[in-house]
Amino acid sequence: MTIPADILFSSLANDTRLRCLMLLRGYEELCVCELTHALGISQPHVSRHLALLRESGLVVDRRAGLWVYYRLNPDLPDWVGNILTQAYQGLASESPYRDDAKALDAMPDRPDSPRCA
Amino acid sequence: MTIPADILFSSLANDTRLRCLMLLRGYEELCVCELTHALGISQPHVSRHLALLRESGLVVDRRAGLWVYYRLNPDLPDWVGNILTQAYQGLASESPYRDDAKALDAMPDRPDSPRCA
DNA sequence: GCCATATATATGGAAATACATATATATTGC
DNA sequence: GCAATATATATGTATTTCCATATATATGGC
Repeated sequence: MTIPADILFSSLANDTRLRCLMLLRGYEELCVCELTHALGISQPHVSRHLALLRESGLVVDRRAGLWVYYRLNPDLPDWVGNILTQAYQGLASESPYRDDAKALDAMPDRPDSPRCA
Repeated sequence: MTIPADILFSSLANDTRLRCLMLLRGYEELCVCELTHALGISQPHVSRHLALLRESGLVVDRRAGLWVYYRLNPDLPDWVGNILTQAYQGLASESPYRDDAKALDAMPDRPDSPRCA
C-alpha cells in the first residue's frame, strides 16, 4: 500500500486528527466513544475526522456490535510508520497528547473491546 | 528551540514547501534561484513559501551579496529532524523529488555558494 | 416475533475560516 | 540601473466547524 506525502502530512496537520493518531499509536485500538471521551470534543467532530483518516488509508476500522473500533493501518509503508513513531516519541509526553491519554485511562465504563478478536 | 506539531505538519502538507525541504535535506544549502530552477515554478511563489518555512522555524537563511541561502534549521528538535529524515528516505527516490534534484544538478551557472562559510 | 426505545456512529448542509496562486510592485545589494 | 529576492493584493478554492438528522445495532416489554 502507498500513501501520498501530501495526504499524509495534511492528515497530520489537523489537531483533532493528530491527537487521534497519537492515541491510536499508544493504545493499539480504540472505539469512537473512547476517542470522543479522551479528546473531550463532540462525537460528530471526531467521527468526521476519523472518516478522513480512513479515506486517507492511515487507519482501518472494524465494527463490533454498536461499536466501531479504529486502529492504525497495519500495512502502512515503513517510512510512514516511522514518521508516526517519531511524532509519538516527540509528542506523547506533552500537552494535549499526554492529557488525552490520561483522560482515556480515567474513562469509566470503557467498552471491553475483545481486542485482536 | 521548539516547533509546534501543527506548524510542522502544516508546513510539510504543502507541495512546494515539502519539495523545498527535501532539496534542502539533500543539498545542505541552496539559494532561492537554485530552488526556483529545480522546482520549475515562479520565483515569487518559491520565495513566499520559503518565508513561511522561515517563520515556522524550519529553515534559516543568510544573505551573501545578491543571493539568499536557505538551509534546514540546525537547532531543530531531534524528533523533527528524524521526521524530515524519514520523509527524505521515503520520498527522495520518487517523483517529483527525484526530478527536482536532477533538475538542480543540471542547472547551468549555479552560484558558487561558499557553503559553510 | 414485533414494536418502541436507547445507544453508538455517520452524514448532509451552511457558514466561517484558512490556503494557495497569480500578478504587480517593492526592496536590497552591486 | 540591473539582478536577486521579498512583499502586497486580489481571487478562487479547500477545510473546518457546527448543528441537525440519519443509520445501524441492541434491548425490553408484550
